[in-house]
Amino acid sequence: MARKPIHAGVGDEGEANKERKGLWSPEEDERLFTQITYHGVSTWSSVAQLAGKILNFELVTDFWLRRSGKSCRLRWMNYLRPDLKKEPISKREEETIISLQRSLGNRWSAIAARMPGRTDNEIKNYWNSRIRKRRNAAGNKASRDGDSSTEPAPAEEDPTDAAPAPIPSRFPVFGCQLLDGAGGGISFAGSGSGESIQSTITQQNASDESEAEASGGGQSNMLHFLSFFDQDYYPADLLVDVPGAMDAWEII
DNA sequence: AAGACACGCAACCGCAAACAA
DNA sequence: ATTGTTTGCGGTTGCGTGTCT
Repeated sequence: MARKPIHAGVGDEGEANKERKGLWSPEEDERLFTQITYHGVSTWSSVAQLAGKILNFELVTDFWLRRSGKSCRLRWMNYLRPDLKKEPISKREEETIISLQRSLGNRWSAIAARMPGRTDNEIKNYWNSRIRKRRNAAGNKASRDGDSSTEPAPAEEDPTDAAPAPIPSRFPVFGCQLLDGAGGGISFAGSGSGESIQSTITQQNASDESEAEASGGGQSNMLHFLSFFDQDYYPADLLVDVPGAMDAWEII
């Protein structure tokens, strides 16, 4: 199987109607994240189409995310989802994986379902790269020693015990700026773990609701602007206008 | 310093199940 | 009941990076 090694850019006119493959660029991540955060998922194929660039109150459809729905789903599930744990798998989790694999077999999605914040892909990769190897090594050693047992070897030192969990280098770092129509607003920046983003938005939402109630309790006409941008790639003053952004509050 | 090698992980593919028309 | 579409899953590939020689 041949996979293109390069970042799949966005807005590449030469490849205008081709479906993109390969690594996701931060810009694509931003669009997908924003799309799903605002509008949720009806079907994954529609997510890919709707995640166009939103600019100056217009949906610029020639910047559609040219990804398959399948690819969007995979990216969201394995990487962008806010509830994902970003720290390395701990010793305790490794024991859980071993135990669940023993009872469930290679049903990685079933195993992942029992491990909040972990994805099937992550668990599968972990199993294939470390545990299976360790078991094989233990098996080989046992056979050399005349012992046919293939029980997993006890885990060696756990790197996660020693060092604080690093943020994966490839994970996009999002910033967010929220402004109201009167020019006031808040902004924050953080890693794309999503938790910080979500909690901040939720807090703002709560205060927003109370403000709305205080001013009559009806639908506020106040304009809100919300943007997620990758601080490594975009200038901090990039601002994306989101028509109907108030709807997004209902999602979170 | 540079090439070889090993490893981790993101993302692809094919297939099957679920669902809609 | 049939057909087409979408989603979800597991296996696999190959790039990027760190380590070794």
